[in-house]
Amino acid sequence: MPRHRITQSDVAAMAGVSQATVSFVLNGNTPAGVRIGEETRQRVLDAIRITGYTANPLAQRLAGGLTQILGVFTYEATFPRAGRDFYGPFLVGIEHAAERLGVDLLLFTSAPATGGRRQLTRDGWQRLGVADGCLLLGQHEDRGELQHLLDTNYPFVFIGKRGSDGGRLPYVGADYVGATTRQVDRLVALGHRHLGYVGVRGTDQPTLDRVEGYRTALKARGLTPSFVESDDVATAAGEILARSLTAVVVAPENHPEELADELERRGARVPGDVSVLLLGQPHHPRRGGRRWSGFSVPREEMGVRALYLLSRLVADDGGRRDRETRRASAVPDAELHQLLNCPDVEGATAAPAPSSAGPDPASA
Amino acid sequence: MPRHRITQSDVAAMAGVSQATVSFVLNGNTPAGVRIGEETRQRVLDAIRITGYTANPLAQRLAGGLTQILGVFTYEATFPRAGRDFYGPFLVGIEHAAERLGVDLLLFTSAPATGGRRQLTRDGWQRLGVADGCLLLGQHEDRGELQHLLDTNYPFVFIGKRGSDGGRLPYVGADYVGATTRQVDRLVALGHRHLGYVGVRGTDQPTLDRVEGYRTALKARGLTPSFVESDDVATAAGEILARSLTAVVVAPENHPEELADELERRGARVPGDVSVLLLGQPHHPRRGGRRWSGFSVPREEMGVRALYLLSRLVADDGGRRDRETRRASAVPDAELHQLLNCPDVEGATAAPAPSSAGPDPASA
DNA sequence: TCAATTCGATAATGCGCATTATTTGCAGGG
DNA sequence: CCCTGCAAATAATGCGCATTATCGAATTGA
Repeated sequence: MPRHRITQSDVAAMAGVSQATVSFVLNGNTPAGVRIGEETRQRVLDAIRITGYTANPLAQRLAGGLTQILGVFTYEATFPRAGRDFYGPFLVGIEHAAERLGVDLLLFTSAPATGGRRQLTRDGWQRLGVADGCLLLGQHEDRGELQHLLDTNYPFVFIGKRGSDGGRLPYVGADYVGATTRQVDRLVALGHRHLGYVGVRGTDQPTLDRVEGYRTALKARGLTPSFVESDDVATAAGEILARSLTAVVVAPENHPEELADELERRGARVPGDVSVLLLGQPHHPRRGGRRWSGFSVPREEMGVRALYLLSRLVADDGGRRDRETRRASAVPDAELHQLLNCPDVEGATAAPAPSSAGPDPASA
Repeated sequence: MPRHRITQSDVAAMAGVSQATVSFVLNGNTPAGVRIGEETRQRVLDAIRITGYTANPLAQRLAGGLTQILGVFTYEATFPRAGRDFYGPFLVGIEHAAERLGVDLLLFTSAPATGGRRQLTRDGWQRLGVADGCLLLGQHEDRGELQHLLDTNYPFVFIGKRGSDGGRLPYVGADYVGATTRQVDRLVALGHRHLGYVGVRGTDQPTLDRVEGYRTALKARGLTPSFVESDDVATAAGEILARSLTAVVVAPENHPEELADELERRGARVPGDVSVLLLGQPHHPRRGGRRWSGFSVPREEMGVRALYLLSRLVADDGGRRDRETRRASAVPDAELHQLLNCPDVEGATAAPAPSSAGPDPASA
């Protein structure tokens, strides 16, 4: 038994055939009029079994094949040292899917993080090539980078909705719009008429979607939107009370925990006087902290779906060494853009409106 | 600008030199009497800068170089779908280290999990080759597999102490023996004289070490060990009370939460009547659960150290395409086997012994 | 002036595999 | 008897790079 890794040549020698023959047998297909006799085929298969040969993924890839490696690129540190582990849940799903698909995962941790934000530089881009395709996580969006990806026809899938580029970017996202709309509806059903939205108006997709959901839901109910945009918790709490809001929706990144504390410090009970619905999972769950009402983002499921989609794209596009031939994708458009439902969470921060005569007496 | 990835040949063409020259310039070294003129060198460097060329890691590796990819193999699912995320903290550290080292991480999720336990089969073993070296996490230990690793001189590092193989296996572990000893000392200092060890006697290293620490600490104090080995929480609680133990140490996998609940259900307050020290972090931290006293395993730090060590081993052994030449390792033995300290945790489950006259009146 | 160095750089090779082009052996047809 | 046709397999090539062997020109020494 050779000390070095067993190669096709080793197998070939044992079976008394050429390396090429082994390759053909392995891949099953015989592209150009090449035929392998059944007897020879068996001999090769036996040799493979005996030697325990397995293909070297690198060599395969270099020769135009697939590595069975899928990449994961995060624009922020994958496992943040301090603070909430944002990507963890996604990775749980991703790994689960990877296991079922029989692929390995490559985490692009080498990308230089400039100012806490990873760049998909030309350098990093080259490294992507090791993987057959890549998952992209995070908010950053560099037009140039994306264009490059599209140009080279490299398979990739975003985790998180992507509105830009005319919807040509494949993604698996969460339905923030719908979920936020439902939260407003829950509050209205509880008798609330003065509902606020707390949080700075970022331009990231989740925030845009939350705002849109909030706005349209209020409009549909004939209510007036009320945005509390202060970044400062104290100011925000003051605003809420000053405007006599009986309920607010707030995104996890806008310090809901501190906000609720501040409200109570000012004598407003949560949810007794002010209901607070959380538009996603809390970032920094405290020990013995509040059980938030609101909705949860199915991150794990998103991870699973995203990797499956990526796998399909790879199978569809990959394999062909000639990346130039961009044939019409066989993956239906509906699969290319998936929006997953965010299930409601029954917590302890939502209650009927204080001075209301019960649930929804006569909505306009 | 070519659509395909830029190769050394592209750079060479632009600089008006040969591909080999580019390679030499890139690697800096000129092994065998090869010299590159300063002017030419600059021309090549300029071409590299202009084209944004970066080496293809696969090709490098195939040609005997390094991929700058380090592998992570877990014997169990890396991100368990249900239950506590055991590997998470390690990965936080590993990723952090990877970032600093400028390497990518390859998660071997493709290994078939037979009965919830991943195998490092010949197949999987081949796939390791993509990475320059590999981190091994988990309890499983297959002599054959390990021998293979050693034989091929493939760089690897265990996370978690490894006692077998005459200490030839490089690892970064936690000092369970010392930490457990300290816990016993804490309890003794609180006046406890009847200290039990709760938990089934597994053969895994952490358990062996905990037991050893417990045993030697008691012996040093002239006290009698008392093992409560029942797997059943109710039985264990009964035993503790029947033996009049005033304190127990318990490993996280032995359901400390349920045990404490059961004790209190039987009228024994924790820690009023029975102190319970946890030998590690809780597996399933509950919302509003107990704040355990005991110690914590520095998983993150272990991850960091392990990857650094692996990186050193790779640098030391790697690079040389001739894996046969096993030269004396330049990595000192002290670094090859690291035991990290487990800091004590001040929680709320340790109290002075009930009928004791205070802290440690006259220890034998 | 011509061989002996030294300098500067290139051609050639192999890593392990997929794939294309080509060869070989052998039956049947004219 | 030679040529065509087909089955069966092999030789050859390239992927992108590291490395070894090799080569040409400029410089030196006597």
